[in-house]
Amino acid sequence: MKTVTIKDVAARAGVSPKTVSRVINGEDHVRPEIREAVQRVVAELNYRPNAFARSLSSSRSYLLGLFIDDPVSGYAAEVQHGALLQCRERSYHLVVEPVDLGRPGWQEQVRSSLSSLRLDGAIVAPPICDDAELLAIFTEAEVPHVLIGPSQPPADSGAVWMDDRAAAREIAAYLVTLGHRRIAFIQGPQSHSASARREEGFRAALAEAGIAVDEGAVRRGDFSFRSGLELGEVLLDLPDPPSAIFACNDDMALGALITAMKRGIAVPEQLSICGFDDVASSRAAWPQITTIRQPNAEMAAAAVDILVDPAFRRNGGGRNGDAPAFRLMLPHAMIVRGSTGPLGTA
Amino acid sequence: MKTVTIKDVAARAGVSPKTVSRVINGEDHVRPEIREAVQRVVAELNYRPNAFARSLSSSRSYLLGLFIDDPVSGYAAEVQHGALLQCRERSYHLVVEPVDLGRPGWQEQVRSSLSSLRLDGAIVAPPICDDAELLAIFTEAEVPHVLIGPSQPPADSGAVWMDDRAAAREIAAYLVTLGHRRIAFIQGPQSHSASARREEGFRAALAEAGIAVDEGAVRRGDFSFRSGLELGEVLLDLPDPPSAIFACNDDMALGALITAMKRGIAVPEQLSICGFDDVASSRAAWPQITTIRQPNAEMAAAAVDILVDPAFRRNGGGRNGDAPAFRLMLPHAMIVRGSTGPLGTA
DNA sequence: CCAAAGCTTGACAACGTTGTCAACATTGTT
DNA sequence: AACAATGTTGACAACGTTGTCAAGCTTTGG
Repeated sequence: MKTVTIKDVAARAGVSPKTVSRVINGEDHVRPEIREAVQRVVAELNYRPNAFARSLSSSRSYLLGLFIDDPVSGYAAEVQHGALLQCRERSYHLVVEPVDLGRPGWQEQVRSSLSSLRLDGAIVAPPICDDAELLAIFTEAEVPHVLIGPSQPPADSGAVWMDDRAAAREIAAYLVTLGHRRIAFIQGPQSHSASARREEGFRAALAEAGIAVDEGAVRRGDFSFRSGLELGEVLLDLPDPPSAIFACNDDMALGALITAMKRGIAVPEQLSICGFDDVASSRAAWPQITTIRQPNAEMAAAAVDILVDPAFRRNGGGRNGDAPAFRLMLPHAMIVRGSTGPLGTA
Repeated sequence: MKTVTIKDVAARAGVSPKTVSRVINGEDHVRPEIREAVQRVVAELNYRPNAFARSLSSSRSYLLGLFIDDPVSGYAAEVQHGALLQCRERSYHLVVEPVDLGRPGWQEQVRSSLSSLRLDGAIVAPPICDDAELLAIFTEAEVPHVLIGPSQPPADSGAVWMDDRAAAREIAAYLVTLGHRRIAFIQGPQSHSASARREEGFRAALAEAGIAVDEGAVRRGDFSFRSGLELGEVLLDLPDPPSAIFACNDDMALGALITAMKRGIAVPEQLSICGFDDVASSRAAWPQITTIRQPNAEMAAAAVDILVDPAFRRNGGGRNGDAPAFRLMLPHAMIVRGSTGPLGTA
């Protein structure tokens, strides 16, 4: 199958390749009748521009990178899907780059994908969006980048996030409304800045209700199901066990739920449990878990939009990242399901 | 940041660009001392070849596409991750292309990504690996492609799969061993050929044990959690309800499990449940679900290996796809967990 | 009706790499 | 020692597109 090039189209339409190029890229300065004629030939010959030639010539790659810690998680899947669809919408392509900050040589890997693929922009997911060394690589390579849920976005980065603190406060306040006073909190790993913000919200809600936080019932997990399982044991072994557990993410909430079930503790009659994230498995549990829906796909899509915005790209990648348009907060939603209920009179 | 090109390296090393090219690509015919000198300069200048220029010139893109139906599923995440890591290993990049056979115009989308990105190869995941129209597009564009778990791979496709039939037989036989005789089966959607193979295995196991399949206890779901939930209801409402349910995938098994719990039916004491896939949430349930582990990541990695194999690529993409080396079956494993147990004397 | 200003168009040279081929250097053979 | 075979190297022309710039139009305004 002989490949159709811009020259074939040009010859057939009786114009120069440059004119065809103008039509394809929707540029001005082409007479309407010529434009149409060219478009007709393009359709006829089934011409599709060669992305490589285009990139080589224009120094734009139409490629965005998604840099992410753990590409297997449900969270990653949602972010990726949101980014993917929006890229398609904008005629970009997406390359997923796993970054393991624990593995030596990751810097080289990142630099290599930046310069070898000439990415037009990068989306950086949590928790690595808070790694200064990683961000420095983007800055140095002058690659525009947008962070998802960062703790403190540098001036040259765009950012998209949700209000973790407010969301956590909301759900904790809901537990208080239900009558709970002894509320345990399972923290996420310290590397995730979102975990700290959620804890802040939790503490704020309790403070507002005049409830003292029992520091013995605040434990650190690592966002894994297993850690939820283990900390569930620890919390329920407490001399004065909590009537509600607020876990920093759904997987840990799920772990705590299973621990309760193993012990024959009824949820929510004897123990309320809530999570954060609204991953699929929080719905596939019984009871289903009360949680906060994060607009993951939407955040990713918004990140793509910022990256392709010429205004953001100017200045070699977001020196004006702190302009309001490139700092975007998206709304969350509390989803009340079966795992939380009024304090029983057990 | 001025970009370093092959010419810069050549100049600095006192050789021609072509020689540098040879060194980079590990070609023969370069004197060892020159090779080393060039390598030194490459490291010194931090030179990284421009992927676009390379592709344009060599008509190889070093890009593989992963064509997949539902990129958000846990299954997809595993496949993608396996492919991603192996691509990295082989210095390829991976582009994920969601294909929604239900949306009009998907053909154009696929053709466009093939010809615009000049993919070097495609990995096609189930269930779309069984769509003749899709495969015809790859063949027509002469893009080498490897199918994951296809029903009948065409001669010009590579294929990687597991023995769904044997695995299903194994797990069904295990239920029989536990004493179950009334075993319900929840089928997957007809579009997934794996579902049919699993059903075959199920029927074979029962036949071998001399047990007649109760056709009323064979119901079709759509692989979703919800359908498991609903069919669980249906099956447990049967006049003579089953003592075990074998669902064609974990999500449906999970649904059936939740249904049982809602009704206060003890699992596995009163009802055994098993699934297929070993997705993360099958472990995050209580009891954990007995299932078959599919080597998803491994199959994807194997697919990458086949695609980059020059022997496979010859002849414009796998006319020799039916050579044994490009037809690979990977082993599965039965994972017995808490959701199955001996037939109670209820 | 003419000059100035704006539009439309195409020639040509990049972009950074690799394929081809010819030149030259080395080794092996008789 | 002459010649063939083989190994090493670089010149040059692709690859398919877009940026630049200048030439030839057309319109506008006086």
